[in-house]
Amino acid sequence: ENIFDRSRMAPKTPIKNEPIDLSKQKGCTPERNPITPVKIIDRPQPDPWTPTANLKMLISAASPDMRDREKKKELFRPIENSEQSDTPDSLQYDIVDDSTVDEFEKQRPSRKQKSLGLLCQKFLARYPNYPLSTEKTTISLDEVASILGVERRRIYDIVNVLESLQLVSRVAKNQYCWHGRHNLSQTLKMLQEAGELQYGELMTFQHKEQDSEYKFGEQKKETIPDSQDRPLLDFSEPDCISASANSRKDKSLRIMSQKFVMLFLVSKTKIVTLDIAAKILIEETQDTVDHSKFKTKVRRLYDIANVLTSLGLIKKVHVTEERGRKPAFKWIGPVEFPGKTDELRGHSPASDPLPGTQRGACAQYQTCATGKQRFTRHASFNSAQPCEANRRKVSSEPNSPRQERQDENYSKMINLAAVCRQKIEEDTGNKDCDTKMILNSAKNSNVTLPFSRLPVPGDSDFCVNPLPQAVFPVLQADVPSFSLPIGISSQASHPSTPAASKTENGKPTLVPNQPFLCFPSSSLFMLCGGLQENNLSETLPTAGDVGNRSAEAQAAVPPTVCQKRGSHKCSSPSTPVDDEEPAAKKQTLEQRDLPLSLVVPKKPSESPKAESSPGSGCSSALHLETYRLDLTSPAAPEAANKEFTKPLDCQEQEKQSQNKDPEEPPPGNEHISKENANQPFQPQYLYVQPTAGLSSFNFLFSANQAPGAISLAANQLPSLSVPCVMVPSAALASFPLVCPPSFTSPLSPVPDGSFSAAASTNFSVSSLASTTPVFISTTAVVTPKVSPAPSVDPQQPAHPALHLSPVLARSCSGVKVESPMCMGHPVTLLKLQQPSSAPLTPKSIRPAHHEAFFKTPGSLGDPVAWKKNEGSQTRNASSVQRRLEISSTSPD
DNA sequence: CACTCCCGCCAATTA
DNA sequence: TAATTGGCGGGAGTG
Repeated sequence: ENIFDRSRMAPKTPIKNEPIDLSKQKGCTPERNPITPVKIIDRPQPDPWTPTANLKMLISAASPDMRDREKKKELFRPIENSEQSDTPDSLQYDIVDDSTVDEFEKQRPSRKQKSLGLLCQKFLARYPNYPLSTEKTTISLDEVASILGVERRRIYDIVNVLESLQLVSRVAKNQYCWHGRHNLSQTLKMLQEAGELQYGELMTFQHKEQDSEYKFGEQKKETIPDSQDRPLLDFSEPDCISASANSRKDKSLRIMSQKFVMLFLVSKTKIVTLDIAAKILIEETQDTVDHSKFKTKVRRLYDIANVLTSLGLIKKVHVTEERGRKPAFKWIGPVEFPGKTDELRGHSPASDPLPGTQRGACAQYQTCATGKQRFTRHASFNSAQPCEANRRKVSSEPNSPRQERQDENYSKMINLAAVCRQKIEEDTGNKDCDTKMILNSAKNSNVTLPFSRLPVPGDSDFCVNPLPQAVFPVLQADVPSFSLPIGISSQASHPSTPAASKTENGKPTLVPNQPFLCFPSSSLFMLCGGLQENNLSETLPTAGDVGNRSAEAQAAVPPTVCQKRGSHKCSSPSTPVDDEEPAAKKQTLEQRDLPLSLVVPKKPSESPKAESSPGSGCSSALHLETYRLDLTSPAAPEAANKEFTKPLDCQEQEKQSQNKDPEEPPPGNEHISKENANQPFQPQYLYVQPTAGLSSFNFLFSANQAPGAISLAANQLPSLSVPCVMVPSAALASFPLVCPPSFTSPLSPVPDGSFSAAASTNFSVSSLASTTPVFISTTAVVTPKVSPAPSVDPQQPAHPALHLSPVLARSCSGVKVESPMCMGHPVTLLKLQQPSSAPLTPKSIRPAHHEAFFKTPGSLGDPVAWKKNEGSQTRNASSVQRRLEISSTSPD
């Protein structure tokens, strides 16, 4: 409705100051009625008022701004529509959200509505994350600005950051070429490399700064270190600009953005506080270091951070250090890249899945290092890119300043990285940080994060593997506690996987092992124990890919794909999802974007197995496992199942829409990974907080449902059929933990997998319980090998262990949940597997962490808050709406 | 009050 | 010279 109004209004709108708007308005369309209600006095009267006054007035009038924008949008729609069609689901999603949001908020156009982050989301929504290589999308600044209803200046802010990550490239004067995330991983890799080059090792080893030669004092911002670091830079651009030019270019948002990203990539903790980043950046720039300058830098960082947040690469958190709590951002994007540093460094990463492209990239890196034009490499990239390169050329000749600029940047970046690293370490005190840092977001915070280390590549991997979603804002930190123990166990089983994956092996294995995943995504949490187990290893490589997509998708369930946008749903635990991840690879990505929709193909899943029987599904846990084993095809069956609840959070995911088809087997690597992924899923439960409407009930779903169930779901996005159990929240509370006993197949001797152990897992969650009940299923997981025996009982007895369990077991068939619910609220999904046979004693396991962890959901308090951080912002509110909308939209 | 960060002036670059 | 880019920082919105 609002929209209508707006449109109406628009036509008449007097004008905003901006001519642009007017022009746009022309369009119009409001077929809507001629109502024109309000019209508002509009801003018309420019009067003597101060701008502010006008603003206020406007606002009071009725969030005119928004309307205007909306109108504009509407007007332009035609154009956009065409484009949008292409856009992947995710986009649509976003869009939807926006509208919904607006409605809610229309009241006043709060500042948030104008935020760069939101604007960026809108912007991103217009383009597919993974555009087909063939299609190259060009972006007209003017057009976008008008469509989005903002001044062009703002678009520059966005574009500059995107350009730094090569999501777009400037083709010509008002034109940018959209590349999407295809190269994101490569770009990140490069950045990471650049960062590491200098000091990477240190980081890795965590040596401290000592090594570093640099001495930037971060503290001192003022110092002028540059020469050393910069060297690269400097010379790099022998030619031109550099010297003179630097001035402006160096400060460029683009460069800052790259540096900022580098900091994250180099950081062990993956958390960078604004002040540190600002200091580092300043140094680099190193001009005067006054306070004012610092402030300015911080402002810019916020700008960048907003964009990165919209991209799902970072999220806001707070770190508590000695000094107190500081605003910071945590990297939630892909952490490892196939080649990873080592490879990168010298050699091309043969290993990496991504073929040529990467290599090219690598090479480029090197170049970069040298300081030469790194970007050139685009050429090497896929077809898609070419455009970029070309354009660039077109617009500017080869040595155009711009390019150089970039080159320089790179070199600088590298330097920076080193510096950053140091600083970070220093400031935070490296590990200190880890330990010290607490994520406020989670109140739990106390938790320290054992995990903190996680960030290490390895860690990330593991995270990733299991769930694509990991992408989310996972808070490792939060979770940490329990994971550890468990994780370990998991590993045991498969040696290969675990550690291997991680680079770090040595250290924090824990992490790696960890079976869990935590999805911060607001409400949903998923924990996976030991998922990876086997396959993981492979994944690693993929991980990078994953990363790409990561962000979004993960959450989404791959299999479920369907849901995708529908989002509401969420991922299914089951394998498929995972697949995606792995699949992550770009290729898959592509598909995702668009198609993903629902494609469902899989759902039907071929599963030979018959997943048909739903019931079986339930038991599925076991089966699942088996499936995976057996099947490889895994996807099918399970895939469907899950569902999930992912709430809005999904958005992110959505974006990604992962889509990958589970089925696809495509590239080997991926497959593998997928498979791996699959495993993990299995028995999972979703816990839904009673939020909204359901106040009192909490739901648990077993992730694994019978395929059949799934199927249903698939069809209807909106509703999920989930086998689940509903538990009154209260009830949950009472449970300390629910762990399905190991599903393990009785039959199989699973050595490792003994879930039983898992069972033991009970954590005493009790403490937490109250608020946030959490379920953990041990997954039965797994042992992959173990039993293929499918049949084992369908129901795992295990469940019984819990009160719920019985229910669960059968539940499969039964309950359907509507997605809505899921969506809206935060759901926490935990899945634990116990992988290893190792019997963990329950107790041992349960460390305090657990509590924290568990709490998390609750503790988090409001999910919403979280979300915000993430940028998901709007979701919550509109969940319902969204749902509706989606359904409507998604009729497809 | 501190944190965010919108807004848009206006300079640097480009065309 | 005009237009495009984009640095920068005042100061407002939020919590």
